[in-house]
Amino acid sequence: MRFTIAATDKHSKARAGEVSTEHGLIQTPIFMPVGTAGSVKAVHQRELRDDIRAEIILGNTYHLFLRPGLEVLKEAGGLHKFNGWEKPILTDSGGYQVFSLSDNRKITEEGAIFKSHIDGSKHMFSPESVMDIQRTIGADIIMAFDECTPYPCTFEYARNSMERTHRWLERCIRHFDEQEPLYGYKQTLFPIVQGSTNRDLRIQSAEFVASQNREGNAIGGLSVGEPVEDMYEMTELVCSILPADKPRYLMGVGTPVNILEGISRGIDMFDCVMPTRNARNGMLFTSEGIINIRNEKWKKDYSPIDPLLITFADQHYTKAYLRHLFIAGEYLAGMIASVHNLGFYLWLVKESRRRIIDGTFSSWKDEMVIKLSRRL
RNA sequence: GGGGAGAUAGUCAAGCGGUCAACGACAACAGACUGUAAAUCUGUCCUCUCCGAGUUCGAAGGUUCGAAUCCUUCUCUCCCCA
Repeated sequence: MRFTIAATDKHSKARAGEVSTEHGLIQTPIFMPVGTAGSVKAVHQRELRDDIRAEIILGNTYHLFLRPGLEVLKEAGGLHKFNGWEKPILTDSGGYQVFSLSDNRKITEEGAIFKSHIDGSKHMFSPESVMDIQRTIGADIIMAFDECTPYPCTFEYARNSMERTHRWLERCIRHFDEQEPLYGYKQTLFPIVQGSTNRDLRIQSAEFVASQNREGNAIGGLSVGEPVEDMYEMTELVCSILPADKPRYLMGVGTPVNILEGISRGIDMFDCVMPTRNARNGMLFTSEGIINIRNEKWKKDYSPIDPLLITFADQHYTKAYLRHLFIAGEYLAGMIASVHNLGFYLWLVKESRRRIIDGTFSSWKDEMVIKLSRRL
């Protein structure tokens, strides 16, 4: 993997760059649609590639390990071959599931023991096994096994959790560097900064992560319920420590506004389930603001979903029709809304990139933050 | 014409003397969702409202301390036989 910076913004920490992988280039800042179980829910690969213009998507270690399982993934020749996505893939390590499945898991120094949400069976994830699984999935960028620290938590908890994540990171790196890729192309491992909302811990974690000297770095443990100001403060702080010549990935973020704020603080990569999950629940992110398309007020609104007409969904369907599909419980509703939302997210980061390069990012961003916060 | 069954809030549908403003489902309306246990979940849903109050269970009378629930008459609907 290589990272080059094409331009930096004069009035903020924003930068435009390019990540090159053996599955192709990623222009940053970028938003990565989440495809947990090997599928960006409700969206075809063709729409993802040609309409939404996604450059990289996510998969999840925990979900893919449980289903379809490593045997299938390996026989298929890795996730790219299995799901037909030929561009880069990033896999999350299951660290988020340590957080989100907290009732069904136990953390030990060795790793985490999960009770499968599918059949209740028990599985042990260790830093080493998670590296092996991600080798088998074959993602271009794989994530260290961490604990996404819950919020709120005590200082003690945050420190212990962070320190264990650091020890796990060293094991991840050692094990990863000892193994060869399975499918003939290189993979790279990103470490993850933790430390909750505590400045000292975040500094300590960012310095530790930076010292590992990997090809890219991630910030985890944010957007888990803390006030957005805290999220921005931690992002800014950590970005000031992580090396500038490597991509910075803010995990799990966020709303369109969160993304613009992240970009202006020096973040290059984002992922979030929000554009897809919320789409399936009737929430549309548009260039004019946020819409709950199920609301009665759209019943007779025959205008396009978004005046920017970014995707096929925007060009061919009206708000009234999409509302009808949602009210009627039609599958198409979630599909159209997902294409729109992802198309809008990708437009947002590409437009940010364009403006970082031509020098108009900051003023544009300020206007957009106001617009995008609106509830229509 | 004869015999039988039934009428409950937007719809379907429980209730069959007090704990009923009335189970439940659906519809409708609104909200939540941030490295996906989510095409999920939550709330409202007779009227006015903060607690609470006021009108309801086809209609009108009646019995009772008390009725959606019992009685009488009427209106309407459905089924069977002529």
